[in-house]
Amino acid sequence: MRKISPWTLWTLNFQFMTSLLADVAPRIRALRLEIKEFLLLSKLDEHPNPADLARALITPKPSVTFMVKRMEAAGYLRRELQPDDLRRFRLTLTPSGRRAMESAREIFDQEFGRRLSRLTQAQRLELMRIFERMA
Amino acid sequence: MRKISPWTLWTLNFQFMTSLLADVAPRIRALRLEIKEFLLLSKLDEHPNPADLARALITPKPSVTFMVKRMEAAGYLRRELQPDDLRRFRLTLTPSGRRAMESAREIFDQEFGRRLSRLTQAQRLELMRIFERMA
DNA sequence: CTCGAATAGTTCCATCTGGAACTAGTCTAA
DNA sequence: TTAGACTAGTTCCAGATGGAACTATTCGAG
Repeated sequence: MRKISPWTLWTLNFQFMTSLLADVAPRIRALRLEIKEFLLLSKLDEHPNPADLARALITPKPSVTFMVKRMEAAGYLRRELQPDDLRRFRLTLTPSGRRAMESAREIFDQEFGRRLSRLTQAQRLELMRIFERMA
Repeated sequence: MRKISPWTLWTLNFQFMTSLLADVAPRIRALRLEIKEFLLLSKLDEHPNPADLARALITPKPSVTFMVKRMEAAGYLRRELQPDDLRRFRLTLTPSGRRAMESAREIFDQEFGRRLSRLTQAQRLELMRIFERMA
């Protein structure tokens, strides 16, 4: 069997993710969201403070501050001081924020689904197993 | 088998790539390379002109111009006008550029290899086929 | 040939990014 | 209690990013 270097695999995966992102970006932008802003919104329920989000998204804190400001200005989230810890802000999606986030997720679902459909059923199963094992 | 939505799968993969990049970045930087600069160098043999690189890396042309300038200043590549098409520059790795690029690739190999260690060789081959098909 | 379209690469510049340092609030150990 | 360490979030700012428009060169239809 042919030897496969991790580097080759990594490159393929990176290529794949990059081209998917490039295809999806204009449609996400039509929702007045940048990709990273969408990712932020999608994690908001699970990670409601900025510092928490920064860790979850592996993103510097100042970038989170900046995105949160823009998302608040866009009316996509609310920001309230957390009474039991005055250093913290608790962020919550507004209804329009949730709608935008869910539309964006559907776009990803579609576009990734379209690519998954090029695989055989067996390959899809294998991919799921592989990700489950690596995650 | 548990049902996994394309979005879930995408998220897992994105998380995985992001955390791998975060782990690898400081070691790449120690070689005086940014991740994207390394990716550029790694494609240079195959795509020797800037415009070509921009397409291969799915990156805007001005960004490529900028990275090429820095890599040339660092002594990692040479830039020569291509005599048969005076619009084009032909880029070539210098020996030190190749050395840096190969060291960086080894770092990726190590780090990604460590994460892939739970997969069988057959699964790795399958994963490669899958990415080739989806990219 | 020749002129309009296409392509390579650059420049311009408004916007984004992220490391470092800062302020303010909380926790901990004596 | 309280000093010191730690954490949340912000500000600052040098540098990166990338869309639009530009110049120079090549291509290609007639």
